[in-house]
Amino acid sequence: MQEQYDFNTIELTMQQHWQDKKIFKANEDLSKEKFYCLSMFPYPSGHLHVGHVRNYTLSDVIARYQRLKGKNVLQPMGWDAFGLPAENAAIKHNVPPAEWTYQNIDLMREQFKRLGMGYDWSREFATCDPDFYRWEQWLFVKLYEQGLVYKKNAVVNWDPVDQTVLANEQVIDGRGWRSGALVERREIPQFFIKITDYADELLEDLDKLDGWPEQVKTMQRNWIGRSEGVQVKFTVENNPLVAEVFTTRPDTLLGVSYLAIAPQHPLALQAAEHNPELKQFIAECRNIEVSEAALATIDKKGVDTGLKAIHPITGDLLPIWAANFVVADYGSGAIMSVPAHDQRDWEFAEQYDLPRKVVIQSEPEWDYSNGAFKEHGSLINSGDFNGLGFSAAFDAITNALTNTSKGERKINYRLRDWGVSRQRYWGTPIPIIYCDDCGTVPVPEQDLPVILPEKVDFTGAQSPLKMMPSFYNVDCPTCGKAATREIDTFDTFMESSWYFTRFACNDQNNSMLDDRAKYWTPVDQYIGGIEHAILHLLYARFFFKVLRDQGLVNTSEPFTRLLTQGMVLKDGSKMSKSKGNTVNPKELIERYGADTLRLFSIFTAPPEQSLEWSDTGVEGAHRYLKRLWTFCFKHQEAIKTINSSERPYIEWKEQNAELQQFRRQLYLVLQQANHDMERLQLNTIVSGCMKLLNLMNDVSAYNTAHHDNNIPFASQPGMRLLNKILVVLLRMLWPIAPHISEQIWRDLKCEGELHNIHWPKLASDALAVENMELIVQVNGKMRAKIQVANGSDEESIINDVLQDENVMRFTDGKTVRKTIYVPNKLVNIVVGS
RNA sequence: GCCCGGGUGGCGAAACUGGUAGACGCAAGGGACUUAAAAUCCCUCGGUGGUAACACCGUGCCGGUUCGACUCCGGCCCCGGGCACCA
Repeated sequence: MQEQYDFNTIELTMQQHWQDKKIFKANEDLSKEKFYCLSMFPYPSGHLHVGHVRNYTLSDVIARYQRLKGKNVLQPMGWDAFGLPAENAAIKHNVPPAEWTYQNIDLMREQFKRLGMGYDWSREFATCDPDFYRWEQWLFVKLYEQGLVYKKNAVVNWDPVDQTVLANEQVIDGRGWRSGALVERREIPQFFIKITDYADELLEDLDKLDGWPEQVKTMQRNWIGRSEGVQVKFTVENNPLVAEVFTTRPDTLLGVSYLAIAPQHPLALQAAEHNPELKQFIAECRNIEVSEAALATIDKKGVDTGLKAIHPITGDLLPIWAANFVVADYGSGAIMSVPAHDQRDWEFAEQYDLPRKVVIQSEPEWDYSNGAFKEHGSLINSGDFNGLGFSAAFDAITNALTNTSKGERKINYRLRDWGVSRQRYWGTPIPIIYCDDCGTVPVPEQDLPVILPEKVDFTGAQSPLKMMPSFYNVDCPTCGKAATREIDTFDTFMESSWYFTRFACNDQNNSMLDDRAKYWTPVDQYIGGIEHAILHLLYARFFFKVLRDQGLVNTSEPFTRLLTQGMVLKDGSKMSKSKGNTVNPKELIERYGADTLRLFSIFTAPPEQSLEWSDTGVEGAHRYLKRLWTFCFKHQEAIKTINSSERPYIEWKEQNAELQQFRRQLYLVLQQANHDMERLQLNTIVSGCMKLLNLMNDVSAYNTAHHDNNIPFASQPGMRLLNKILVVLLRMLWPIAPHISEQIWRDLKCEGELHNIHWPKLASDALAVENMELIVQVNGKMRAKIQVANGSDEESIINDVLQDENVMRFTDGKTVRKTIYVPNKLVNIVVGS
């Protein structure tokens, strides 16, 4: 064994060794339980940053742990390679997006290898490989043929100066990020996939996801937003058009005092023809950016259209207002307003002095000058419906509407269909051809993939595909006439919605997936940022059900367990290139080694919390590894002495108490580590490893102190214990710091190779105790600790406690009113004066 | 604005199902070794009072439930994530 902890040599040697022995190559082996461990694949943005180190170390720790538990582990790596940053980099560095992307992939791959990640690299792919995205195109065509895809107009952010569509991220305070021009809403035709067809299943199956954080399931439930209500039809005075609204509160129907419609609603557009003020207002509303956050925070404004809706029950005439906060393409683009019982309606009514009609009884009398009364209650001012409670009123009013064909029960979802068209270059081409005669024609299977040209001049003004007749000029696959290709590409969420299934069979050229996907899916442990809690995870769940319905996988949920890891922060804010507070792992690896970095990122915070970067913390982690190395070096002869052939049998019960106590400490740490591994609280496993090194120091000091100073470790049991602690420690540490632990294992000639050894087993006899310590409280405050023999009964324990000196100081002169005994834990004496 | 989280020493954190608040580590202070420094090792380390034993206070703020609350409930403040074209 070397005296110096030469991490660089150790790590490179060990990585080479693993690679030579192909220990991370995953094979379909039906004799073993499989474990598919996956971190959300990275966007190849350039160098690795420490945020990546953390994310991918987490999954590597879990994968290696499962390996020690005897599972057949698959941990692959790939690249989420399409996206906006490549286009931006292309403009900035004047290099085609493909070239930039592949360079980054090469860089990041090397860095992952240097970190010792246990990936099966034979399964690697990038989503910009035609061999990958051709199957996405294939699936899209299948869905198109099955009626799960349709085209409709949808709004985008339009930059009128750059003449381009902007992502929400590219709109800053309502202006285009490059041109500074006020962004306009513009409607363009786009493809949609009917995720709403699966809304109920996506909602119901959340209940089966026991391995998901409650928080994520709640967010998804709210996002899907199932609600039961009534679709109500309001006819309009002297007008053939109608306004349809959805409400979950039909019981307040008699309290409706006006309707609010989207500025783009047909009624508003029609009324605007003769109303300059309204026309002006509709024009102004074009400058609201598309994002919902922007819409929700604008100043609420409206203009009276002059039109009157007819109340479906009373026949009253109600004003119709165009309002900037009503969304045109959500629901029917109109809402019924009940200012007395809905807060947003209340505010709008106050602002424009619109009438308010109270129809729900409040007790005590509600003060409507402060806001709306939102509770359920019995109806008043509602004619025949007076006195009915919420449910009865809901049913009665709904029936009245249904009987007159003015309304019907409806289940509504907040979830909208998934718009997948992007007016971008760097993405999967949408496999659609437009023919004057045949219309919209999907590209036939034998013509797939539609390959994205990679050698392009990229200026950023618009998609290079627009200027490439060689790309878009094609013959119609149906009639053979000249036709044109779709030049939009797919939303990059498409690739990330199914990539994890392709890792099972990335070499399959004849189909999207094969039976190996059925073997490996679902992913047993999925790991990724909480920022993906809704969109990515919902789309992936949806796609997995679609794949199931195509017969390509045979389960319904893609991710059995989910770990949402926190961000890496520095100086309290998220690390990012724009903030200039990134830390490059390359220098840290050179200075401290991969094991140190891995140990630090696991130890410093629990996986789900954000991790505050600390340079001194990294040094602390490094110091621990050095201490471990030095300890082993110093005591190598002693530890090695006890090898398999000459292990004497040791009856621990006959050893002295101190040694038994040390042994108990070892197994208490292991017991805790087992629990922590199951709940993935990995930081406390490192604490456990640290405790074990401290324990080895204690045992070593004990041995030296209790035996001839000239012959350290003269005690056989002491040496055995030391050896035992070390082999437990190395196995606990291997998933986290695999290089150093496996090197020590090797140097000390422990049995076999560490990567093939099983996770340590508990010795339950070590945990049994004759006496236990009880906490003694008086009135809930800790006042003493007492030792009682195992199996003592409550009465005798209480008697002992009441005679305890410390306890008597607090009970003296007072009456014992109650005693509480929690077996094996504590006694609480409740006293009063 | 809406939905979901988080807030514990100087710092990162621990406390498993309501039962010893601060494990493990970082920083700091003191000491040993050294000509010296670095490295390493040892000791102290929530606050206030006390020589000490010990006492009181203390988990963002206010209130509640309970024998007992970091943990459960109600209200508030601050910070973070998401809001459908960043990934």
